[in-house]
Amino acid sequence: VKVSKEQAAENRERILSEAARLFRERGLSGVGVDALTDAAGLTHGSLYSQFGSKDRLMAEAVNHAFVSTGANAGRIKSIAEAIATYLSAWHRDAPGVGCTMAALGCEMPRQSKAVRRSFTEGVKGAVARLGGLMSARRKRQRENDALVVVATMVGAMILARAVDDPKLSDRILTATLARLNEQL
Amino acid sequence: VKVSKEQAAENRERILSEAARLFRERGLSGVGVDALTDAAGLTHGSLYSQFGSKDRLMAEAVNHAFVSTGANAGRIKSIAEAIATYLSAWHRDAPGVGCTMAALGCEMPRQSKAVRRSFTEGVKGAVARLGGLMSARRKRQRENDALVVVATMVGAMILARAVDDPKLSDRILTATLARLNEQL
DNA sequence: TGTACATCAGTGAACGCGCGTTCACTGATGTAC
DNA sequence: TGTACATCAGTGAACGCGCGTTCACTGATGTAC
Repeated sequence: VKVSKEQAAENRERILSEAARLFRERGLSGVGVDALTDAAGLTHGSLYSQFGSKDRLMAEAVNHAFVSTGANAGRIKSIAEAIATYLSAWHRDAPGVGCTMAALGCEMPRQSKAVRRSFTEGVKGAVARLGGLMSARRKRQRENDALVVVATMVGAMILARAVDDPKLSDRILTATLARLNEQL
Repeated sequence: VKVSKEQAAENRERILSEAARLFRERGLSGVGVDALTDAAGLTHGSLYSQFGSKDRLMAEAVNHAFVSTGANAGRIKSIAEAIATYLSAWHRDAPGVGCTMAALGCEMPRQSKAVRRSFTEGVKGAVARLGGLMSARRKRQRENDALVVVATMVGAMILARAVDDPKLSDRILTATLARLNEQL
């Protein structure tokens, strides 16, 4: 059942975007190849035609996740807007379309070189984008400021999602948001 | 091969401390029951005599991990000392004996109630301990300050371990350490 | 103190299941003439 | 434009493997007498 080149490219894109969502929702090791191809309306064999292995798909899906969230974040015009959007209950409750660092960060130390490289590039991109909104005079200082803000927001989001106590979860987000707003 | 009560209690403790280390090194889903009991010099069946299921062991091991790192952290006398110890290359490279939040945070949203409850109690304990070192006048403000510092350190540690670029990893730690020292 | 026996922590074979991957095959695409 | 055929994206059965869990059994512990 060969399909047209356009159809094949479309299938590839659909696998990637479903993978980017599923991996962020359930973790890299929490989603099997059947779940990935089922979500795209295909059978598991097609994954091997398109990507060769689950690991290669993971590397591309991590990149895809960073790119799609980065496209949304690109519209943001100030640091205040960036942190308010990031540290929201909406973002906490929608990991599948949210920050890749907060969703997959803890799994990275145990991933292949290819997957970690995609992730590292994504982190650099996010820091560069936020650095562009910073007010410090020197570029290096803006990057360092962005690095710390990113680390703070990622840590707060991970903890807000992790804890089993809704009040504590909300408090992590609001306290972090208030503190970052004070500083900037 | 029944063993004495003291021996059984010792075996239980050994499984727990090995589990607390292995889970932080390889993740909750990355360690099987055989690996857990092998590390304690027992067979997998003994895990079911002692804990009933892997999930119950996970809940106890998460608590054990928090308690053992909390005992070390209890000796720390100032915020400056706490953040310098936390944001060190040594801590980054020793996840098995390090912060439970940084090691397992991302996996928590998908865990059972029992595991998440252990984790949540651990987070509250860590925040309370750090809050005790804070200088704000009101208790609630000290807790909020501690919450943000914990989130910042956890996020920085997760990213420093995740990225595949040693220079960026070091920079995440040093920039975060410098910024937190400025603020406090 | 010595003997008989119930207890139960730990053993190891076996279970069903889902994992990532392989591979012979299918059949529409798209090219060569 | 029409026909013949090579290509290759996708199918689905099958693979070996490790997972968490069960269970009949072992045999030293620890208690009852």
